[in-house]
Amino acid sequence: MYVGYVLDKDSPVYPGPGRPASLGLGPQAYGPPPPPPGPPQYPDFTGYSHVEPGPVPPAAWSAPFPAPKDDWAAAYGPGPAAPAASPAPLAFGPPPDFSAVPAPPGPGPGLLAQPLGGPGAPSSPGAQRRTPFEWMRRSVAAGGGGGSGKTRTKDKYRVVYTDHQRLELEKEFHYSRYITIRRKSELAANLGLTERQVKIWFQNRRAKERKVNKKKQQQQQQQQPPQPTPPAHDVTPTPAGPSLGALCPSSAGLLGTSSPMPVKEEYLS
DNA sequence: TTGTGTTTTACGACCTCC
DNA sequence: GGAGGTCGTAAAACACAA
Repeated sequence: MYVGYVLDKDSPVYPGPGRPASLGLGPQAYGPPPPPPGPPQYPDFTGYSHVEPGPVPPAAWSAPFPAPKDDWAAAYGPGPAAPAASPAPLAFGPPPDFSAVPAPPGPGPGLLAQPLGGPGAPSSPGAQRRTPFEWMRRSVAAGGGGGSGKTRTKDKYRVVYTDHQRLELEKEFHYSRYITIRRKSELAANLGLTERQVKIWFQNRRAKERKVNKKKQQQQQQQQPPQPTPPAHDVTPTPAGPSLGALCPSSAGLLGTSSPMPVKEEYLS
């Protein structure tokens, strides 16, 4: 672990709009991304823009957050795992930016255009077969899940995160594959997770990315065996690499695919 | 409905860094 | 020594074919 740079992240020496005001966090809440261990991440990722959160957020966010969801409060309530230290500005819920953007034109409504939990209204494309209101049920489970002393052989040791929790985690991940201590604490507070859960989620997410990249490399090598390719970096998709949805099918629907995502400058070589 | 494969949380072992 | 990294794995949740 590189404690040094992580701690440095908490210092306010990093100016600039590093991220959109997701989660209702002010710019001061964001440090710059840690120096990525590899070259630019997701240069072709087009679903989330941390770099240029212009006046109009990417259309991709309009779908997941067509409007402020008051029912989040009902679903999450006080949040069993949400520490009381969570400041008011960090109130859980989509940032107002998301509510101002109309759903993108298309054959269907936005992901959450329909009332969450309603019949035939999956919380995400990946949850098409999930039962209605499951996102609410799962949110409760997630809130009291991790770090509650449950073991693999005792009770229900594994919880399923809500789509919103995963979405926010994915957003953070695509901003930086390594979360800072500060952001981890904020995310945990906002999402009703423990810091340990956030940390492990990022670890698993990186592992997943490596796995996907490795699989892709193997496929490419099989398709083009004669060409000697330089040792590809584990975490470095090529500019013509897969879309985020390809790398993360389960979250592709959450993140959308229709809007471009500028690559953060420091990620560019 | 059931069996099977995949994905998602969670943990332990081991390592590196400060 | 502590925190967090990867790696491997367990087990629940999920998707889907038969």
